[in-house]
Amino acid sequence: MPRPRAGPGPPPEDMYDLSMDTMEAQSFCMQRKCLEKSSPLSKYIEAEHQQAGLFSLSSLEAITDVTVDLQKKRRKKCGACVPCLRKVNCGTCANCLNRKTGKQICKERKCEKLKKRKSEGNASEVWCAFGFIFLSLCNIVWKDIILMWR
DNA sequence: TGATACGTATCA
DNA sequence: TGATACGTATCA
Ligand SMILES: [Zn+2]
Ligand SMILES: [Zn+2]
Repeated sequence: MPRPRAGPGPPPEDMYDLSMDTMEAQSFCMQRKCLEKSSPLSKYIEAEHQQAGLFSLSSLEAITDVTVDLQKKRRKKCGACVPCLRKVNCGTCANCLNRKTGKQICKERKCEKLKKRKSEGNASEVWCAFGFIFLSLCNIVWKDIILMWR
């Protein structure tokens, strides 16, 4: 049994600035970052395992192909809405005037789809459930009112 | 809550 | 690589 070689040493202090409130939140944050395969933390762990002669996360992933990739994916503009079709910046909106530090697309060109928050908008099932509950309650109340007037 | 700043995903 | 601009922490 070969002895594992020494690792690359402790991770850099400033690898992550965890400025969240609770320990619980910090723990969750670390778990997430461990699962992001391109995060500095995952890269460090990968390097450590390789240098120590242990298994590689990449090969493990290649074999199992079940790694949950929590890498934050960016949404893309729809390319078809009015703002998307606009070709020139207005030059007068806050984003145009603050392009250097703001790093945002012109407000006149911001895709309608991307204006909505990611979780927002596709909750039709939830609203359907609320509607069902509401109508059920209305039905019960209505029956009670009918009974009272008998 | 909207405005702002900034890290960085994405693409050419 | 540099340019663009999405996502989000932070602030007021
Ligand atoms: Zn503009
Ligand atoms: Zn669009």
